[in-house]
Amino acid sequence: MKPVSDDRRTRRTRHLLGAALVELMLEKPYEAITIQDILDRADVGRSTFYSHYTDKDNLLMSEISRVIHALDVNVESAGAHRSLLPSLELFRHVKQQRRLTQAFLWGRGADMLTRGFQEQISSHIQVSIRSIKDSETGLDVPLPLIANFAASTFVVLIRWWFEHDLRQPPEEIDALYQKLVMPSLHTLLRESG
Amino acid sequence: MKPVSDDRRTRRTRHLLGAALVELMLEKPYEAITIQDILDRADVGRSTFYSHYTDKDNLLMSEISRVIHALDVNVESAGAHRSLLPSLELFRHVKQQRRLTQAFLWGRGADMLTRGFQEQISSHIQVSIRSIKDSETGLDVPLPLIANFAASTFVVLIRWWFEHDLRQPPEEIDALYQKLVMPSLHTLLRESG
Amino acid sequence: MKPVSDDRRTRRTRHLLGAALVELMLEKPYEAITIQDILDRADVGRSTFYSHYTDKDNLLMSEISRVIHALDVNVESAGAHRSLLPSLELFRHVKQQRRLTQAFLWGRGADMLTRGFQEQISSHIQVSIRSIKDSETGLDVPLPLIANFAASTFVVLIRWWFEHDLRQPPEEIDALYQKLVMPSLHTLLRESG
Amino acid sequence: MKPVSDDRRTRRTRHLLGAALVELMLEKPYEAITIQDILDRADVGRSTFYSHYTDKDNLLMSEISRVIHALDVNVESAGAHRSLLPSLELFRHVKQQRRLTQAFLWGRGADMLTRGFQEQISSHIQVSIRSIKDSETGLDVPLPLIANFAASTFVVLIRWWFEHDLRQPPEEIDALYQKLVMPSLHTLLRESG
DNA sequence: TCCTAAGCGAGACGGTACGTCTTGTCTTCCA
DNA sequence: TGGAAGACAAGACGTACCGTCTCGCTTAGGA
Repeated sequence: MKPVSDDRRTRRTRHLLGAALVELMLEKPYEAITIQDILDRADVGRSTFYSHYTDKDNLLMSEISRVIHALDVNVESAGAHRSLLPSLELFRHVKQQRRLTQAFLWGRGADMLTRGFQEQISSHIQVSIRSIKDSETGLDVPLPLIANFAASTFVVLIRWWFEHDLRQPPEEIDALYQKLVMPSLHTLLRESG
Repeated sequence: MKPVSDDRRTRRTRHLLGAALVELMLEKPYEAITIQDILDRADVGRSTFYSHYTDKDNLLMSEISRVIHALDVNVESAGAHRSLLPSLELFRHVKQQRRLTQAFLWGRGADMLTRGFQEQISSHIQVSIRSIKDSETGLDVPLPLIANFAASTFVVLIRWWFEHDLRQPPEEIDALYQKLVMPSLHTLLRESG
Repeated sequence: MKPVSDDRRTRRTRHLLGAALVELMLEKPYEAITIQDILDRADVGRSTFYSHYTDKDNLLMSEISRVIHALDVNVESAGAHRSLLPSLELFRHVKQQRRLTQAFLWGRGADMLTRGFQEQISSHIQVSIRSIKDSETGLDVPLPLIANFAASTFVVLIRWWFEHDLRQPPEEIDALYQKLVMPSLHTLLRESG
Repeated sequence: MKPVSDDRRTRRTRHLLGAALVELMLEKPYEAITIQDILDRADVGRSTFYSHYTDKDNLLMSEISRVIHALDVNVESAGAHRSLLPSLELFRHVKQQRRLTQAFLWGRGADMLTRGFQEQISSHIQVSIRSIKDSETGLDVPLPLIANFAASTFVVLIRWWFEHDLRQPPEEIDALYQKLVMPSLHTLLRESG
């Protein structure tokens, strides 16, 4: 049933399916995409799909974690250590990958993407805070909550940006983000430091 | 086709359908609810449903705006004028209506609910700001963005609260909310004042 | 799920489906016919099919019993009472309806058709015998067995006839049938009479 | 692709597959048996199966002709020359191999088995007739038809017997068979002799 | 004894039909 | 005669098989 080995064929198939889904998400809303659409695009058999993924959602999740992971690597190399969050780099990335982001931004994908972001951002903020403070136990507000706060606001910004057709440069969006999120973050961290 | 009059029967039918949907949302996730489920629960014929609403989403939206409106009335009478946002009252309301909130909190409903909140919060903040500042044009950050920021954080808090089984009292949650959102809000409004 | 009423629409749908199946059986072997084929031909929705019949087999059975019943009526009016079995009339009918018979003769249908024949022939022979003998209890060979014997041989003849492209006239085939089956039948009935 | 040589391995594989099919036919109806079932039972790879047989039907046919051939040998040694058809021996064999017969008796197998029987019976009757008459050309009814008649009735008997749980001894069944088939056979052969 | 071609297992894959499910339309019936 | 009941077309879903295929492993039989 499920492919047990992880040989070339298996990877190829998964790649084809993922690519097909993303392509299609650029053409129509996620909910409107049929599994058959994906199969046709990927030139893959129905049963093969179900031997790799349980669901359309399952495939999406899998793709999102791929994207998130790729982003993660980029962020690391972009020097995430210098600030609490390399937001500017992320906004640039978002604009650069506008079509991909567009695809993930609405419908079912938004939720999953947000979750992924939050986990990533949470871990980054943790690292950042550890390099500033000795202990994170003295925080007034639970760290996961802070991470969700930052991530959720991040997504708010991206949404708003897209609703304005990405007219503003990333720097401007990042400035807005900083203005929204930094006063609170600094207060939270200073108070407890 | 569409019932034109707004007589007793019409209102009764709409009420039955709305109530049935809400009931069902307490039992299973919104996406899992079938129109047939609603019909069975409301004891209403299929064509009747479609003569009142175009969609399941349409019915949900209709119910949400009812809820939002009711909330709005409550908030007004609770003295929303004293702060930028009567968040404590809202958290109390949320806890009191925990099952209903629970139902709306995940899946498709979350999005719509958030949107509704944002509109309401946006208008409240506008009113609040007007009572503080002379003009809202001097703002560094567009007002809708601020509203989204506040609303989105609000939802983050509610989610986090529910994930911890509403163990904390509303006051504590509101304190967290204030800590997260107020420093930034004050800065934004002071700077531009 | 299942249509409860038996109104015009219901009957119309069943008729369309039955007709489509028979048409298709004239074009390709029964096993090769897809339910989708039937739906396309009948211009009926998939779910509608399954709300009337459980199966392709179920539909076939239903059609066969229709045919059998129609035959039954014909046979009655053809004066079945004069002989043990109005075989000549049946052979004529078979030749006349050659395409229909052809369709039912091979594959899955044969079995069901044979069963149907046997039941019909069995009841006819019972009636015939009762008009000859006083009691059927004195038979050396159980009556159902005799009926199966006659019916099975009948089908053998039809098969053989079709394999020779129906070249012989019905009278000749009936003569062969009589030669095969009558000596034994007469012996069986005389012995026990 | 296809094994060219007929070495030990090849024979072993074919035997395993045949045995697995028969075993499974004792457990569930032929149509319900999956090729995967056979592979699992025989512990043989999928491609190996298809390198030996084209089909499940193909394998069945192959097995049936094995059985028929074995029967043939038995019948020869049982003294088939003394009567037109050594039916009693066959009925005994059937009862002895009840489970095997059971397996072959319904569904797809019946057809093939019947065909096999008919060929065998046909050749036996031919031999028998040659020992009685000088020429077989004077027959009123074509010989293949007679063979089909006899074989078909034979299967009718077996079926009826199994439906009555093989309660009767083979002798009794054979007596019924003789009563059904012999009067006609004798008449046919006498008339033309 | 070695070596090489064949038989083989394992199982991924494309394809196709199935029976289920839900949606939104359309027809019939009834009050 | 207008609204409720529910039959219907449409079509996606996830499941089950099928027959093809590509791998390596093993295993005999000729050098």
